[in-house]
Amino acid sequence: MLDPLFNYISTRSRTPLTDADKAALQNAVVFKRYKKKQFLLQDGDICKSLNFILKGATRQYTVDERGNEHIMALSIENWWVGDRESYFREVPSVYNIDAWEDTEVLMLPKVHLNIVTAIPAFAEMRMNIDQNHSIAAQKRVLGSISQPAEKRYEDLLSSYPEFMQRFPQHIVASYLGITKETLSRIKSQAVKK
Amino acid sequence: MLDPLFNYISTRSRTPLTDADKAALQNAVVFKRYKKKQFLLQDGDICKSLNFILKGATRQYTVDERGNEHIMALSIENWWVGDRESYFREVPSVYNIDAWEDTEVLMLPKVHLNIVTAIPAFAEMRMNIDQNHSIAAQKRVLGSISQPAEKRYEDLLSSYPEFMQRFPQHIVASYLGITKETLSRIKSQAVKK
DNA sequence: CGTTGGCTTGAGAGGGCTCAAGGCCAGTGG
DNA sequence: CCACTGGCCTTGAGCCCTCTCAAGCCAACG
Repeated sequence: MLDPLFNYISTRSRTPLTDADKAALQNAVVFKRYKKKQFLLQDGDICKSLNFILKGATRQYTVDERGNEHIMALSIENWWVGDRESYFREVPSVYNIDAWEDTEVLMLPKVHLNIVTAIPAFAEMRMNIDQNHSIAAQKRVLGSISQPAEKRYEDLLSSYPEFMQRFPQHIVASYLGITKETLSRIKSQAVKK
Repeated sequence: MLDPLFNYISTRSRTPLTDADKAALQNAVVFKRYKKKQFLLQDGDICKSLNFILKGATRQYTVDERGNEHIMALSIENWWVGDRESYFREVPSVYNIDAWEDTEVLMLPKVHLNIVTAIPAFAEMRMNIDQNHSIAAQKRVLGSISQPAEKRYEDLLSSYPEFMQRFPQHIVASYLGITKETLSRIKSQAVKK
């Protein structure tokens, strides 16, 4: 059950996981299932866990005054999902996270965080993904201030082609910060070329 | 000389700095001056140091095919500046960093990184700012996909009012992802209200 | 006192948005 | 088995925000 997590950690840290580490992880995480459309987190709540996706797909988004959803993140297998700001600073989240497909996760409750941060390989992994996160976010910022919608779409296509398979177009459009109509037109123009 | 750095670390970690820690930092960092417009990093180079700004202001930006600058980050006193991706992964940077004012920094060369990561308070600070970085980047992404230019400008004004004092308008405009003309019009409309 | 850098203003163009309608499945219930 | 529905994608028309290009103003500075 935890093997995908063990693998994930191993590939992201030079320190190997000992059997004791694995046992500690076993005790720290909780297996959990979500049906499609079920919420992992609702805005206003404090995010009490980080979730490692074993199977399925989730979206993280805000809803503005006019009811429009703005997709902050899309996540699939072998991703950690949760609102890091809310989790670490214990402030109410501005995000909703829900399952887009039936999803299975390993939940790491904050109350168990100290168990796992004591594991060197886990700490190393965490530093790693923190870094990747902020680098990825920077790239997205750079794209949004310097590139037109079409280029951003192409970049997403080459970075995360799975997204186009697993999520409908209007979700991807929102992730890119454009409307579904615009994305549709971009795609039809791209085909002509 | 290093006092601002010591203070910075102290306010961002629960572990206090010992005298030995301070001595270690003393050995790890190098004081350096940059004149206005001088480069701390040029794109294509590998970023070999992180720089703690004691005095002055810097910009981090890319230049596109048409010669337009796109400002990724603006930094002033008590900020760490450098391209984290290039620094940690040792890949050529896509950014330029230059001094917008005459600037003094404490340079932390990568070859000395292991000295300081051994300092608990420093490691804690680093985790902290990594987190802040990725949270801030996320907010900027959210703004760019969900808010019009005017709102983003107002947010910047309330978050970092110093920026408007220290950097000319066309730099701030680029940071916001709009042209200087648009920012000028936004401001003049805001005054009318 | 000319030059340079920064800010503003205007006119026209364009990319993306909104609103609206229509088409295409896949699932569901009669 | 078929009609209906809901989710998704497309297309069109008009509009608005922002960009581009261009001109002019002002303050700082050598």
